[in-house]
Amino acid sequence: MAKPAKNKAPEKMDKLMSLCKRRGFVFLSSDIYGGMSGFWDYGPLGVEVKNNIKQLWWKAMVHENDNIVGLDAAIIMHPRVWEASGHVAGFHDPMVDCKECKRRFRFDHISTPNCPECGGELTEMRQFNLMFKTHVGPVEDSAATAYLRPETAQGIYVDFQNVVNSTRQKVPFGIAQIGKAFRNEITPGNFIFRSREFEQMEMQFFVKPGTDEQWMNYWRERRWEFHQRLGIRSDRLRWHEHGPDELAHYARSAYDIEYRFPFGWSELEGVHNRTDFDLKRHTEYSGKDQSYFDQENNERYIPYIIETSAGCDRTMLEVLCDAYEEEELENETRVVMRMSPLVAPIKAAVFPLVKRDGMPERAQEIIQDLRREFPVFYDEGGSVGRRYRRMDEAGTPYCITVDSQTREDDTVTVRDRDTMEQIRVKIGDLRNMIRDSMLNYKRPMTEDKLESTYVD
RNA sequence: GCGGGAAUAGCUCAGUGGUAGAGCGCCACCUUGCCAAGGUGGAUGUCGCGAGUUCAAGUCUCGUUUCCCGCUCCA
Repeated sequence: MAKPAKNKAPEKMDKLMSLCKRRGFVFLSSDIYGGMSGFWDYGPLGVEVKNNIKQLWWKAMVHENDNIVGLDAAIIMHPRVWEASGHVAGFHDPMVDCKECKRRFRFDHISTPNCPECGGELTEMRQFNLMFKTHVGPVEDSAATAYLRPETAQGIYVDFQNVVNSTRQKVPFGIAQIGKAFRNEITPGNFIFRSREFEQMEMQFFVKPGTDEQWMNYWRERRWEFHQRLGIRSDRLRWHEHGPDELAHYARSAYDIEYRFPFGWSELEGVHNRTDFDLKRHTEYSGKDQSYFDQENNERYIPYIIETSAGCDRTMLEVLCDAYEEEELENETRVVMRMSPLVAPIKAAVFPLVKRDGMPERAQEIIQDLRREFPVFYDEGGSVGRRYRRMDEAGTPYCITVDSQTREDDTVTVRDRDTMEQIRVKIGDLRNMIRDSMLNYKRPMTEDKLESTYVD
């Protein structure tokens, strides 16, 4: 396999992908048939992490704000939605290839009949439609053509009036949604970073025109905090402001939160000021007025929309990349996933030190108690050191071991994933300890030897 | 879609025409008293798929599929 030599970053991705498969975080879709590029399955550990991320997001957006409500719209919507949104027109990219130097260009970006790079002959223009097409009903005629949504946002816009009428929410307020979206990307890649089926966590905040830039600042702060809550190293996060040439047709201003992945700085989520573009377009295309009437001030307007749009799979990759570390011990390399207990798939493991003297039974009692509140894991196989290592790779923050002293004073040892240090804890205090760790986790600032040579 | 690389056990890989391999992992039992690699035994493969050459193909040839990297694209 060709390995770029310029830095060690790809090596880290290879190792992370290998761990994800080995431990059951992420599998390539349809693996036994050779795989499907751009599609991924979340394994037993991965689905736990992903669910944790989604729950934390939902809590931070919907449950912690009186003025944000949830929604779960259908994946397949009326085809006219995508005409209104501009996707049917804008998602078709006419492309040409140069027959000489094999470069590809957007047809509407070149002005010469030949290749702008080498002057070579160009192929005929071809359409690339990045939306997945399907048919509704048994007859495959053009009238029944439908699309899998390429973004979740439109589901929120077209339900704007329904939410206003059913919830008594007043502008400013927001609608949040987590759901799958589909894009027929020309080139998926970088593991789960760019896939063809992915999940978005979006919140569309409706504001009075003129207040939009204030709300932009507000939501930028809130979204930045979210990544801190996930326990991500702040030196690997930054803002990227879209310049005038980067702004989408609908946007007035746009900022992305970027993470320094092993393959470089890349977008995690965007906070964009979409103006009144979307609701105006839906007014025009549906013929139904999408404006908002402010009864207190007796004025009518089309709200501006501040969008926070996060990739769930990208956030997952952020957590995994940030967690993965190799630590040199005396005779071995320890692989440890240092992720926040909030997102860890297993919060604690319980072991009998040895399989006798009633230790397995005692360990079972403890796990039955902890199970009522947390996902936990029991293991009695092999040496206790080996069991610790397995849990390091799964990202389990605590390993609880029953030993002979347990019978005397009802204490166990608790071994910390990050430091490998052990303390003795009363069995009755375990639940409090785990609960507390989820609120107050501090990631140790360690040096990542796999990224120390990274160059931008 | 174009160019390049690759495909052998769960993982990492060796195997240059002659019986399918190693390390790690996994399972069982023993050992183990707090940080992997101790002992004994065990399971696991149509060598991506299809043709061809050959007495004989994991190995050579052609085709094909898939993955990876790069190009292009990401409203």
